[in-house]
Amino acid sequence: MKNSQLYKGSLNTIIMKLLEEKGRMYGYEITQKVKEITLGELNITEGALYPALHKLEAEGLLDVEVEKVDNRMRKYYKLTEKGTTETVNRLAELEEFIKNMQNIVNPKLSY
Amino acid sequence: MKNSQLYKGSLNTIIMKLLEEKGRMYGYEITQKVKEITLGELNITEGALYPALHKLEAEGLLDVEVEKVDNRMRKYYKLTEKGTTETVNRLAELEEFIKNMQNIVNPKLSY
DNA sequence: TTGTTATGTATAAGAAACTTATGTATGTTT
DNA sequence: AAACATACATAAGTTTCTTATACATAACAA
Repeated sequence: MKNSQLYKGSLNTIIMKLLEEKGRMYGYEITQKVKEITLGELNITEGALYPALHKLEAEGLLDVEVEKVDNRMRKYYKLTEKGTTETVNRLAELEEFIKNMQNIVNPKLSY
Repeated sequence: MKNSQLYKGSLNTIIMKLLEEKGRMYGYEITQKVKEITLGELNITEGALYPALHKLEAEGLLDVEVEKVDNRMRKYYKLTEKGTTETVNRLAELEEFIKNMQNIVNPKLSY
């Protein structure tokens, strides 16, 4: 993860949301997808990504399938059942977080 | 700071934005204000808040004035000139961050 | 043909931001 | 008298990241 500190803590949610949408993805693919969506602003570093994927797997939220494509190894990740349930929760938290931050940046008159 | 990891990294921006708006605030006041704005969802812990304030002060972004009110000490913080400039940058980053996260949660058809 | 870039995964050392726990002190409410 | 609210502070530990390094294959450029 790079840039303005703000992204700290959001990596897991990003990974899980992308997997929910795409079905399955491999690590490098995730970094490229995020770069594309954020127009180059957010570059997930390998040092952040791979430990995060391993941890989510260890927690039983992701499953792995190893494949060889064009003579290169790929590890495809997908959400487990538990992971799918947890993703719903995390996305709800993310939406609340965004709302709260917007309320801080652009305060309502009632405060 | 408490809750869903997501708030990690946003504390400094929150502090600076509130100070920009209010002119000056003391630590405890900041925690109450944030609790109010987020409807109790975000509780900034003292262990996070006070070191953050001290660091922003050390970086020259905040100034302090100590006052005694009702026989209790208060340390009022306000933005320095440098802090005011920096706040503009951080708020721009925050808005970009929010946009990017929204694009991830609610993807555009073009992806 | 040699170096650079892209693809693909991995880990170790260190930094940064937090949580949790504790401490001090005063005022108010139960 | 005890609990809660106000008000500050710090130390120990955890989590999450950055930075650096490592290995391996393929494509492209000098």
